[in-house]
Amino acid sequence: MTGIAQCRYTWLLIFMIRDHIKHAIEHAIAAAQAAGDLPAFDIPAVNLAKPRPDMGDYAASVAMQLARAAKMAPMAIAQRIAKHLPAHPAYTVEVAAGYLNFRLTAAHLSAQVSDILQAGAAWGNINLGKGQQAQVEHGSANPTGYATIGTARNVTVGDTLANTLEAAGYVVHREWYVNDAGSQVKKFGASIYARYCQHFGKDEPMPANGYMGDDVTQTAQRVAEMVGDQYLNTPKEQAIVALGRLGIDTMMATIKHTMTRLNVRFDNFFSEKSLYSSGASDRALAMLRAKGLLIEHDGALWFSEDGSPIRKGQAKKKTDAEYASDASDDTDEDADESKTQNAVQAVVIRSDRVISDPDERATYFCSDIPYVWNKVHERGFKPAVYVWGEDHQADVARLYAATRALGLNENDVKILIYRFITLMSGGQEVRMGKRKGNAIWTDDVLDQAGPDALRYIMLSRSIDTKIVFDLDVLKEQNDKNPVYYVQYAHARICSIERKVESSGSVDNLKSNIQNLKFEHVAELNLIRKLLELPEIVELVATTLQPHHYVTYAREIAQSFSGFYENCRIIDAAPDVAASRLQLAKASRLTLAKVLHLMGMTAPEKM
RNA sequence: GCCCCCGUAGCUCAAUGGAUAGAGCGUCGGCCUCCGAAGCCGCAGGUCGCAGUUCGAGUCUGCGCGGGGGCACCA
Repeated sequence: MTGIAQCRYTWLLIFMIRDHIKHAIEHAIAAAQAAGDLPAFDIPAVNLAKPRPDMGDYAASVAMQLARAAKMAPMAIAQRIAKHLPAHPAYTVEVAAGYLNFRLTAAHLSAQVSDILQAGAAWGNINLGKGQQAQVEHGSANPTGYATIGTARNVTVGDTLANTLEAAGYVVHREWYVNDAGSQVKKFGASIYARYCQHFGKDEPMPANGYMGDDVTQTAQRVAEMVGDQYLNTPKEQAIVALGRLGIDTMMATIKHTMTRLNVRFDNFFSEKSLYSSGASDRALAMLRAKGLLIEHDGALWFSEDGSPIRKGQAKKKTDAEYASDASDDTDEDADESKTQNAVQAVVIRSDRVISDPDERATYFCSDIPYVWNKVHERGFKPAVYVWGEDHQADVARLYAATRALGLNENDVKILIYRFITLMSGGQEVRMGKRKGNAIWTDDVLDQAGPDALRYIMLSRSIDTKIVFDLDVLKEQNDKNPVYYVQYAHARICSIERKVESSGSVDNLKSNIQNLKFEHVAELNLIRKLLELPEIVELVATTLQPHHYVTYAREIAQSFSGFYENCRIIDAAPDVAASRLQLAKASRLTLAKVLHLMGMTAPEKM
């Protein structure tokens, strides 16, 4: 069992024990059928679950699933499958309550520790992506304000997923979509202009619904310091355009700095505007027009997924009461429109009538269409992952519809919706918003808590769960945050290793990472926990739910504590100490890997 | 009116349809002459309701109840 293959692909072998068991069960069922122990039926795909620890390491419930097809009791089926399972050095099999339970042997578990050590930084990597290009587009907040903690949640999720897809064998591209087109940008420019003038003592009122926040004021000041007062004498319209552009660049520079502090990096900042200037928008719309899915109606251009006409009453903003009455009005005339049943509601792409400014006639959806084409078809990202806040919830169905309409495979597009962060303020939950002036800047939180604690909070809940952010608690929480529990375990291992290094016994302990031997239940449980890493990477890569890491990281630290409390390293007999030191190192590698996947540091001292 | 998400312990959250639903915080009680006590051990405490599907439901389906978000010229 030695040789190059094992050295280079150890991580693959470790991961394969689970799949090996699956196949062994399928073969055993077939063998049982051939021997007449089981009747004929189609063999289903076998799934393995993680049972309670006292039941073993993997459990198959296939016997219960087969009870009906085989017309036999689950227990009897399980026993007959087990009868045809050949003995294997890596595991033992027990039948209990209709389950087939597989327990990895101490010898097998012991052997995996040296495999982990040999895999090193690559430990935990899997080959799910097979080198396919994937993209995670995240962040993408409007460049009209500093990064809020909402943005922090977005990029922490996105960055962690990008790390994960990389570990899962994809070539990953990280992108921020810059909304540098549209009316908000113009409004932002006007706000910058007003603050710029005020900075130089010239009286200039803020535009209606302008950006009133300090972040815009500070950005305007920075612009003023850069370019001086030269725009005071330029015509206002020109000055607004020029200062708006400078303002966006300055704001993006601030945001990029915040991202760096958060340990988030991007490969590209993609300009929304470029979709128009390059003609990509026109080309994508032409494809839809050729399919008859673009409709002129009421002075606007609409996307209608099935080409059906725009319904009466769709073209104006409604109140809740109007929606209610609308529904009852429409029932008669819509009864025959069966093909609209499954299509998404038509959506405006461009309006000539209501929006006066020609530059602002396109809606966001107008750029979403060429953008998805650009991602999936032109750049070949499969999947193209979107990370969106829940205010974009209604856009999900539309983008999928547009993807289908363009002839792309919608399975190549993965849109994630995370829930908002609300603020605890005076005992009340409040929704945060830049316009409301109660936004919390990521930089301020980083000043107080640091990137690791912030990322940990952002990852600690499923994206489907809102996060309630309490600034007062956060301030006190510095040393109580659960992230320190995980990092502490890592630092503690480093400390042990330092101690071993400085003691005289270092040669004995470090001599050999082969033939390690473990017997104590705390040792074996720790190894079991470490061996879950590739499966966790697979879980996060397939579900795109990064919070699983937080649970797993804590479990590793917990298992290590159990080992630490029960199994002394330095005082143990030399051969025992040698094995345990290597297990501690494997634990350190695994902890560090999970922390790095989450974008956090693995400190050697705290 | 319609669509999406959520409802699990006092609080904040976990749980690929599997066996006895797990953690943290908080409460209470223990553990440093011993590799880092930012730690460990213990006690107490829970699936919103009613049906259904399934060998098996916190998980899937339907209907309620409660909360959040959205429903076309705002990004």
